[in-house]
Amino acid sequence: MGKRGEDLGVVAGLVRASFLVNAVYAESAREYGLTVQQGQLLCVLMGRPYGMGDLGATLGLEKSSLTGLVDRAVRRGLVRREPDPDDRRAVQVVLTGEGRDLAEDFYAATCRRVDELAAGLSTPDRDRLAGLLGLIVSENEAPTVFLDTVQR
Amino acid sequence: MGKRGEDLGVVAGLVRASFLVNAVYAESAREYGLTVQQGQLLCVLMGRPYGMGDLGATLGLEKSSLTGLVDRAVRRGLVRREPDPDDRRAVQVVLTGEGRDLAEDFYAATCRRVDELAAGLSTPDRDRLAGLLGLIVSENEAPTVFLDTVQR
DNA sequence: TACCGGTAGTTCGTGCTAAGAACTATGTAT
DNA sequence: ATACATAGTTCTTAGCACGAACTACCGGTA
Repeated sequence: MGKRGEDLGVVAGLVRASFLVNAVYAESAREYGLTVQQGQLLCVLMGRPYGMGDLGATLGLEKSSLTGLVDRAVRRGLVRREPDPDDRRAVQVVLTGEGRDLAEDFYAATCRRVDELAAGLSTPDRDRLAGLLGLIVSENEAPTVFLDTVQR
Repeated sequence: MGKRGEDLGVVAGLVRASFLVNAVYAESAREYGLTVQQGQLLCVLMGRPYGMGDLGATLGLEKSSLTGLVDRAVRRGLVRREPDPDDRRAVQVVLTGEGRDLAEDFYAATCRRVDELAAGLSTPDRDRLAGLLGLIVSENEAPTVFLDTVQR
């Protein structure tokens, strides 16, 4: 734990790196006229449609918070609520065409920016970092808030 | 870039790990009756007092956003605005005693929780991860939003 | 001294975020 | 048929973030 010079512990490293990622994410969202939360919503929905419940669990939001987020995304034409054929109470939130296009652009821009954060690392270091973060992500069952590769 | 199985690229790893850290940070803040932003404010001020300008630069906020954040922190008795002796326009934002106590508790709890995220890693892996994140943090000049070691 | 452009912060108005509690409508088990 | 659970929405309250306009003060210069 005792560190000298520029060295950081894992904890401070994780927190500060997150801060960087958040900033980059916010900048990217802003570039596309989105809020961070809207950007996250789009990225999640790029994978597949979600019901409100699953969506809340994935994003870590209460259902009451989600209604408004989805409302605003609907108002902007990014997302649609479709009735669930198997359950008349439930709803599937789906990207519209416009929403998908924007999501893909935003996703790509964000990837580029986050990638630049790691620009100073050598290729083997990048691989090592990816492996270690992958461990953390899977051990803690991080939800799929950001796809690894874009699949259409 | 082509990945198989559970492997993640650096980008997705960074984004999802950040999501985990954010969640943990939020949970920790909530435990202490703070918002995430208030928690961040306290953590920054643990290091030293800041003027509004520097504080905004460090937190990545516009000055107009900061006024309210500091106002609410003042209202909760966590923080004080002190006149800058050298510049009568300027203000120094300082932790109150209560604010410092809460900051330290919150900081410790957050450290514990973030540390648990990395609990699955071996000691050498933790060191490697710390080193790689440290590189990213210093290459991108991440502001001191989270101290490495607590200094009083 | 008087003026002037720049800087430090605040105020105000708008829209977004997040939560809990209360509610509607539908599903499910007994 | 009753009763409980689940999926979402509504409403209220508090906080967050921004830009534009504003006040007060600083520094330099005529």
